[in-house]
Amino acid sequence: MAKKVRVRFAPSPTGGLHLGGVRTVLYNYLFARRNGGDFVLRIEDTDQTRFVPGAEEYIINCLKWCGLEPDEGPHVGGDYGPYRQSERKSLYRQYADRLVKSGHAYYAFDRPEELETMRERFKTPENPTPQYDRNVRLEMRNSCSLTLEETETLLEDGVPYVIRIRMPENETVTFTDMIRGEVSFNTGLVDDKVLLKADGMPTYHLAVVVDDYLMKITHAFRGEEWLPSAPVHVLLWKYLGWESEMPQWAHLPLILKPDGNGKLSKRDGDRLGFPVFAMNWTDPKTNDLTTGFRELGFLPEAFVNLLAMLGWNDGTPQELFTLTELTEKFSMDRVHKGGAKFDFEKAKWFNHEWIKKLPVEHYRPMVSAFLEAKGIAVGDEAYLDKVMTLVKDRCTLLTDFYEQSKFLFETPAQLDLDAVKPKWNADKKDFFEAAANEIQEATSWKAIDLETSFKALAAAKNIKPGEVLLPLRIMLVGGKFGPGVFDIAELIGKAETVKRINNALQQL
RNA sequence: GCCGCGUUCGUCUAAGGGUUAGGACACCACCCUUUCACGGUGGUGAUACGGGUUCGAAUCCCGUACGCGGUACCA
Repeated sequence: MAKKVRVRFAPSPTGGLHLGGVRTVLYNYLFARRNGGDFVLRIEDTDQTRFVPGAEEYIINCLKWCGLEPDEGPHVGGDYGPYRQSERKSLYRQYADRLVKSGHAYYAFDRPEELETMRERFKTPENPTPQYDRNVRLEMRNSCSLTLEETETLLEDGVPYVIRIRMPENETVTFTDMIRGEVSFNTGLVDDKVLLKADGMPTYHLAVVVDDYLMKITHAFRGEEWLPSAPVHVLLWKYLGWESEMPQWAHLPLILKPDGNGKLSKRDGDRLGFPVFAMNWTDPKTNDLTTGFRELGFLPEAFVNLLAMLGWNDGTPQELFTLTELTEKFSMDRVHKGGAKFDFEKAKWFNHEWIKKLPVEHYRPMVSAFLEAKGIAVGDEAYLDKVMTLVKDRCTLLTDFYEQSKFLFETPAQLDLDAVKPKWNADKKDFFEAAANEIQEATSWKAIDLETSFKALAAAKNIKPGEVLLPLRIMLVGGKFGPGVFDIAELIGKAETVKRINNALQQL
């Protein structure tokens, strides 16, 4: 019987959740759902110096907003907890010790300054960044270069130390990546990574292996930036004697900045004017606010959809997918190898499509909140739904509903009279006065009937409908935009329509 | 520098030896619309380069270039 699929998303809580991070979550989630497996959230907070309060809660909220909720995690529990590495601290040491005993790791007593000296000493034009590896290992202060007695003395004296992996001289580590196929590294070219830090915390390299093992992770998906350290992890699985349980790896392509090259960063978002975080993030230290997709007016359905398509497709021309469809169709072997540049225009297109596609009730609360934040008295839901239905085709972001529907809630404060004045004359004034009266007496309040009688009146007054339609629009809307004028009149009602016409007449 | 991973229209991508290299975003034009959008139709536009293998290469192999990632007691 095949093992139950278990995957994890393992962020470090150092700030806002980035686009690439959410996509990693998505692919994990989809893979788990597709294969009837579990999706675990594990917080990798082993670097105490980079801990940011609130970041974990923020990440959990992002996942909730996206609808990508984990089956296990610090907030929901599970059989493999704790799910914060800081709370698992005591677990890791025994494995580091085991590696020392078996000779695959060693104690290193070098202080930061000594490491710096080493890097300076071995630095050459051909080797600008010397590594702590087999070439310098014996030149440093560690249990490889020291005698057993010296090492023991240092340990007994409480001299701070780290535990480093001893990378083999010249072996080839090969593993199969689900996206890239077979990948090989020569161990002689990889450095002796620190596994256990002086403060007793594991580094990522030890923690990821130990926790993936303990949590019975079967498939490990992460960003491509981890590929170079994969051989260290593969070796640790082997040295710890867990080789047969090593997860299958998949290193996801990076999401790149739209202009130039390189990984998409928060700074690029600021610079290019689009968000890179899922939701608003306020840095607790600086109080800097970084805008998120949610607050900008993105629908979670669209956000998830667009992220899914950044590096994956199902082989058909279909681009619009619900989360459910994605879970049915997702497969890791259709994930791309190459990175994808993020295109905000396309992102907005996805959102526009979702606004048109979803029933308005579905996102009414969000639109309602945006409108209220702008001071609009939204009124009852039935009316809001009619408004949204009328204008949604012209909204790309949920925040666009404000500009597109403001005049359906309030009398426009400013009228674009310049669009009317040049062709304004006594005949038109006369026409609109008559129109106001006729509208006042109207028995039907349907857009189609209004249009018919309005045009009939124009004909009776010998005026082309085209000459009074724009003025009417300006009177009701305030500007040259918006849905059909008679649809607008129908929505705002008879009294308001007459009021706006008379109001405009006074200004002309 | 070294190691690794990549490379199809401006962007996201399809095509897993045989297609006029297809679609989407963006852009342009036209149509629809007595507003602005939506929508519809059409258009511009790509296999990085050089060698192989093959009857035949975007596709397989090698090299080159370019890009990205890594090279921390950060993840």
